Amino acid sequence: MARKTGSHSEITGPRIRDAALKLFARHGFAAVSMRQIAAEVGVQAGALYLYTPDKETLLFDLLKAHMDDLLAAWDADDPGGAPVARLEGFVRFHIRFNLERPDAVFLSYMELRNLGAANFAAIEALRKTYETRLETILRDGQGAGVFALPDTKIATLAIIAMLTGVNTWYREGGRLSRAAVGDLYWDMVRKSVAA
Amino acid sequence: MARKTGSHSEITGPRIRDAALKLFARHGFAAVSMRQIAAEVGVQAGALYLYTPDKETLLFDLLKAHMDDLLAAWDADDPGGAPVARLEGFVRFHIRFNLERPDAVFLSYMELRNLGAANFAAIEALRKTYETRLETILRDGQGAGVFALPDTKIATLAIIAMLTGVNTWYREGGRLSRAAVGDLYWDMVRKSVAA
DNA sequence: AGATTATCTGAACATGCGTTCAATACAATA
DNA sequence: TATTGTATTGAACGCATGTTCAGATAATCT
Repeated sequence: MARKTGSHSEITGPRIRDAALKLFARHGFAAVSMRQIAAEVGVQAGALYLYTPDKETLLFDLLKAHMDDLLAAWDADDPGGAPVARLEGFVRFHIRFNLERPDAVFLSYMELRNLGAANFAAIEALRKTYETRLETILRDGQGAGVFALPDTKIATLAIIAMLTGVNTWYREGGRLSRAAVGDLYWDMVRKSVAA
Repeated sequence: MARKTGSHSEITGPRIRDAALKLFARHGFAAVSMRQIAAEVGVQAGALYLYTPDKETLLFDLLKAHMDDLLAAWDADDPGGAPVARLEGFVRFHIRFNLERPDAVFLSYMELRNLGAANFAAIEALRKTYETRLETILRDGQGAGVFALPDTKIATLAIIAMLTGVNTWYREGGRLSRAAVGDLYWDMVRKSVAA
């Protein structure tokens, strides 16, 4: 036995990344073996090496793709305009985007330590870029006198931590709709930065 | 060779827990071997089994001890009194306590997935108990009309996420002292719940 | 001093790991 | 239909894993 009927790299490639994302998020990078990923896809472990040079690169590619998605999605979603409206847009965007891909979000702040120095630095830079997007909004609002922030950098980190926390408790079909969650968090954020 | 001079369970026991805590936090539970922990202590792997029945229990004991510490420390620190003062006490306590033991904090919200169902439930119950401490303060303040919270439960989770986020960026000897961080976060929390 | 108990070693167990590679079967092209 | 290139298997590599245990030594007790 060798090549399987219907086999195609455009099919197997994504399936491997999907399986790896799901399993890494569920059990942790180190706890998941290449054989488990292969089994999930329905393939032998050796076949994975047609799609990734090694296990760490597989993780890195997932994290990199997630961060690229995040930045591109925000840049497309950014309403611009006045700082208050822009901040509201950011809050609702962040919650919505993160709730749509909980596994990737979980991975990208839990498994950074499994990356080598170079890969780690690359992901960190993207994360910092995203933080800067919010920081700029806060700084603009501070300059315009609509926000009162003793420390813009810390406010940035505090808001992102608060918003990302939604992923730890939100369950589909629970008491609150995604939109309702957006309302609640926007209410708190708006007040916390108010002049 | 067998028993070593100066050997004592009251010495080796804590050293094993310290080494395990440090290594688990640094590299992740699954990525750390019993032999690595033993080497850090200066002992052979077999000796660890005088102190723990297995690896998972070692992790559980660390998480359990941390949560017990947390609850006991807050109960001793709770200033009582008016909701606003109590909330301020909680904010400053949470930041201070967490910054004093970053490894344990990291572990207890990153490695829960490596626990079996029963152990997981035990830790979750303790976490919920801690959340209830804050929720009660918020509910009291809401009742007294000093806080305005559309959803007390969500506000609880949002505040805890925001405060716990400090551990992801704070570095000893950095720009801000711990007290200054407490001031900044109390400012944001105070405003976010204000009536 | 002698007996007992607590502490640790070192080797062993079966199992699983990430990764490589020759062989092979299917898909695409001509 | 023949040929070339792509996708995959399955076995193998050396090494690491969690855990057990008989044997050995140090500390403690009588």
